[in-house]
Amino acid sequence: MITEEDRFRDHLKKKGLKFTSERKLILKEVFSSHKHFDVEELFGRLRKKDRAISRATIYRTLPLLIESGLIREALRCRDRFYYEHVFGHPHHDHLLCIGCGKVIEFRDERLEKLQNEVCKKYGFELIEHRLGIKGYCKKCQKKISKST
Amino acid sequence: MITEEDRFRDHLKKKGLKFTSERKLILKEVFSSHKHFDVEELFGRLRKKDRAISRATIYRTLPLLIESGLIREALRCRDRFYYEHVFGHPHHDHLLCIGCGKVIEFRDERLEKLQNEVCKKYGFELIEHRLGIKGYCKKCQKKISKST
DNA sequence: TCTGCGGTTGCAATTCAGTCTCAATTACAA
DNA sequence: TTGTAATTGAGACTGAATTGCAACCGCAGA
Repeated sequence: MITEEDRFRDHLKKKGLKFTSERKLILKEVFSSHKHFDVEELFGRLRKKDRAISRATIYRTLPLLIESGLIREALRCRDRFYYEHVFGHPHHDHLLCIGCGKVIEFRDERLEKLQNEVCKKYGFELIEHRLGIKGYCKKCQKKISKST
Repeated sequence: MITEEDRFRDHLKKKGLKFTSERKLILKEVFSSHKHFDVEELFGRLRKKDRAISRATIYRTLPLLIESGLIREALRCRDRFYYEHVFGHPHHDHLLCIGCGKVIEFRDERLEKLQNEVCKKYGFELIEHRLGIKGYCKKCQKKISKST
């Protein structure tokens, strides 16, 4: 079974890059939880460990993880990118609640198919897509209707 | 017939804000072309007119145009927001070419419907959505196959 | 038309995420 | 073990976006 570390090592080797202890720690931390994360949060989590890692290194490592197909930019919200795992987690899209920030993941085969159709129609080669739906979750709808 | 200016004036009035000459010029410039634009470009275009307008004012005005439902952030690319008209232009999604930056707009009713279905399923109230598909346009596919 | 209030402007200073520089360090292949 | 090219962290830097402030001005009421 291939692990995320195998995958990362492979990618680095192919590019003639090194598997350093910093990259290993970042990889480990990224895959220690399945939640969406941003750079600041990751930096904070890493700082708490025995070995702090500089922001610069994190900013340099994330693109490598993306190239390796391990993570991707999932959504943008309040001017920040949030990343999520790709490795071991099937593709999905997001419902993002404007009220409470809650993120609901969903997958709909029909949407995927339709997107492929659209691309075919325009002779476009699909590399990746991102669908973000913003609105209000159930709870926040109730809150709003109460307050008015 | 309601013009974009009417709409903007209305919105400003509702918020107790003024319809200044600067805001008028920005509005006019924004609606002088249907292409996507970013702040720098808009600033450049305005600077060429008789009357230059500061970046700060542009940054302060764009949110007002968005609130008015006249424009929206359409896509983000190379760390910049690109805006597009909403007023007078039916909703659509984007194909963005990674190779040349070309943007193709498309609209697919079935996609819209499916999204509504998904929202219903999760009890989610849809406010807006953004679907961005990244890949390679026809031309760039040819370029790539030639160079390899 | 005139006046005054409060919103608005431009400028320059500031913020802040993200990038870059560079000297010291380290992975790794031979 | 060694040579070398990649990598690191710290802090300087960048550039988009925001803010504080004094001068300015739209506009409703007189």
